[in-house]
Amino acid sequence: MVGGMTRKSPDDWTRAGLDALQRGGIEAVRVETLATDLGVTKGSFYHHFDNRRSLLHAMLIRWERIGTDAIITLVDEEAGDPIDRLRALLRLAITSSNDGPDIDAQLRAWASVDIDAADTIGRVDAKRISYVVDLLVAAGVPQRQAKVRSFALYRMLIGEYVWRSSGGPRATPAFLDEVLDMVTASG
Amino acid sequence: MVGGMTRKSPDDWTRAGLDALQRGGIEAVRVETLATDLGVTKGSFYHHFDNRRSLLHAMLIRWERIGTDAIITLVDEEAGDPIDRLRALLRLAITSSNDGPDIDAQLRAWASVDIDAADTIGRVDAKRISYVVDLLVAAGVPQRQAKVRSFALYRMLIGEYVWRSSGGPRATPAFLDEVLDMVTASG
DNA sequence: GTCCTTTCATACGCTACCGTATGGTCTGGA
DNA sequence: TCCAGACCATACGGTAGCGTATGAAAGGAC
Repeated sequence: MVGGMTRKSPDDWTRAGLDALQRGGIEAVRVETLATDLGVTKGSFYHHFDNRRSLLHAMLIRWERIGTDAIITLVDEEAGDPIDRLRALLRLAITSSNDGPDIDAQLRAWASVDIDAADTIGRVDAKRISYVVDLLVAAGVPQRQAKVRSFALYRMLIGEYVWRSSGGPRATPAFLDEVLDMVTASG
Repeated sequence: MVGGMTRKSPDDWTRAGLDALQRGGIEAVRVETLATDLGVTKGSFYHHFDNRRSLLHAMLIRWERIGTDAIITLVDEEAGDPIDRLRALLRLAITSSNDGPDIDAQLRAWASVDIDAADTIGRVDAKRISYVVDLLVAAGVPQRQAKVRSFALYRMLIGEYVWRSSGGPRATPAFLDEVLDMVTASG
C-alpha cells in the first residue's frame, strides 16, 4: 500500500491502520511504519492526529460503521428467503479470505487487551446477534430457541474466524449444511 | 506473583510468562517485567534462556503439554457416560473463569501473528477435536456427522473463549442444554 | 577452608518507538 | 499576485525493552 504523491487525509491513515491491523495485529499499527507505507513522514500523522491512541480510536469508529453494516447489507441483498440468507451469511464467513474474517479476528485479539476495542466489539456483536435472531425467527424457529441458537451460531462464526486466523483449515460446504440443519431444526 | 528469595528455575520463568500472557496478552510478556514479578533481575533470565524468543517457545511447549491433557483428563474423571462428558466439557468451558479460557484466548490472539504459536495451537486443536469426535460417536452420533458436528462444537468453544475474553457476557446453562441437544440429535 | 560452578546484580549499548519543535512547501481564495 | 492556513519533512528528546559484559555472592565437592 504505497501511496501516491497526493496529500493524506485522516481517513487515509485510518484505512492504512486497519490494513496494518489485518495483516499483523494491533502491534503492527505503528505510526512511523504507516507513514512509510503511505509515502509520507510522521509529520503528516501528527498534523492529522493528536497521538497514536486517537488513530486507534478512529480505526474502531470506522470499523464499527462499515463492519456492522457490511455483512448484513451484503447478506440482505443476496436473497429474500431467511434460510438462504442464513446460508449466505455462513458461506460469507467460510469462504471469503480477505477483509472480513481476518480483521475481525485481529480486532478480537486486540479487544482482549484493550477496553476501547472491547466496547466496540461488544456493540457490533449485539447488532449482529439480533440480526441472526431475526433470521432464525423468520426461518420458523421459536423465539426462545432462536435466541439461544443465535448465540451458538454466532459463537461458531467467531470460532471460525479465529480458527482460521491461527492457520486452521477452512470449513467445508458439508460443514455449512450440517450447521444449517442443526440450527434450523425444529425440535 | 512475587517470588521469594529462592533461586529461580527455567520453569519458574515459563510459568511466570504464561501468567503474564493470560493477564495481558503476549505483549505483556517482557523479560524485565517478569524479572520484577519474580523478584530478581534480567541477569537471572539471560542465565537460563538465550533470549526472549526461547522463553516464548518454552511457554508453548509447556502449554501444549499441560493444556492438551488438562481438560481431557478433567473431563474423563468427571463421568463415564459420553453425554455427561460432553456436558462436563461444555460446562468447563462456560463456567471456569480462570486458567483455561483466558490463556486459551490469549494464545489464539498470539497465534494470529506468530507462526510458532499457530503451530502449537494447531496440534492441540487436532487432539481436542478428535476427542470430541470420539465423544460424539460414543453418544450415538453417526461417524460422518460426528466429525462435522465436532467441528461445529469446537468452533463454538473457541468462540465462547474469545467472546468472553473481549468482555462478552457468559453463556447460560440453557445455552449449554440447547447446544447439547443440537449436537447429539439424531437427524 | 578452598575452589569451582551456578546463579544473579549492575551497568551499559543499542534499537524501535512515541511525541515535539520548527521551518519549509503547496494551495485555494481574495 | 499574495497571503493564510493546511500539509508535511527534518531533527531532536525521551522511554521501553532487548541483549551483553563483567563481577560478585552463594553453595556444594573435596
